[in-house]
Amino acid sequence: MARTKTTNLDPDVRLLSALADPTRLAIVRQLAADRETCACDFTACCDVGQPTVSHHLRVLREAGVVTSERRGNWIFYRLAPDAATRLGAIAATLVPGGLIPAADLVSRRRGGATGAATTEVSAQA
Amino acid sequence: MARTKTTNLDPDVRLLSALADPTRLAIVRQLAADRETCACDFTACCDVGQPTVSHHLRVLREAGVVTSERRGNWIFYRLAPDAATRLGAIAATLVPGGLIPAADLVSRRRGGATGAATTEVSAQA
DNA sequence: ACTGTGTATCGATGCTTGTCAATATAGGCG
DNA sequence: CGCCTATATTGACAAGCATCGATACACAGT
Repeated sequence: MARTKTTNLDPDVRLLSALADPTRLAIVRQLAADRETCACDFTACCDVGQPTVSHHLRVLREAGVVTSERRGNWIFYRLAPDAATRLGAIAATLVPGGLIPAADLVSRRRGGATGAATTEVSAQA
Repeated sequence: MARTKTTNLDPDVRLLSALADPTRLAIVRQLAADRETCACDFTACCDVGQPTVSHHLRVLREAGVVTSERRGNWIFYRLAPDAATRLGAIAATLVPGGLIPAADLVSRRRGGATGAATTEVSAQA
């Protein structure tokens, strides 16, 4: 026992666990920046081997964070459209006061290119 | 090497890792519901021993998710005000299209009075 | 059909981490 | 001051999991 096993638990934990890894978060950020990335390119942005990338992509896929599409010999990955929404819902869940200005949740990011990569939010609450 | 170690990495991973555990998420949810909870009460809501609760509370505290306040013999915990904001910022980061209707991020739970929520981000680079 | 490239799977390994039992520390109360 | 309750810390242990090397599978050219 012990450890309650991250799998087969409520989907929130699964989503958070899927993102709570430096390599996977790097993959996700890469996808947020380029919107569509070939699997082979992830071996570059994260400094891990190809099997490891494949493993993480599987984890992300099974958590519903990314979707894959085979095109010829290459497989392209993109972020699942509802991934951000689901994570935002969790964020909304842990608002202490009971409400959060939605603008803060979404803060920054505006049509512009790769500007939003670093997150950091100035917070204010 | 290998494993890149979850600690001492970018704060996003730390935040996500802190939340990506069933026990800790249960603690956080309890705090979101009651807004202030005595440490002794967590042993009830999550079915783990007292040292384990103490350990998880420490993890959450070090990740900036909760704050503690001693009151007599008891120690009360609450959610850090910016925890939801930070998580929301991460959520905003992985929006594929580059923008998301803010209402979707907040949807589910405490839907009332989202007046400011409907503003959906708008302008600001 | 064969070869070559890209991706997934398998097996093994070591670090991380969640859990508990026992103990220590802090503070209130008689 | 001594006891009691509440919380934190320590040490130990087991289970996950991220990683890699080797290998298998899928598809495209030639």
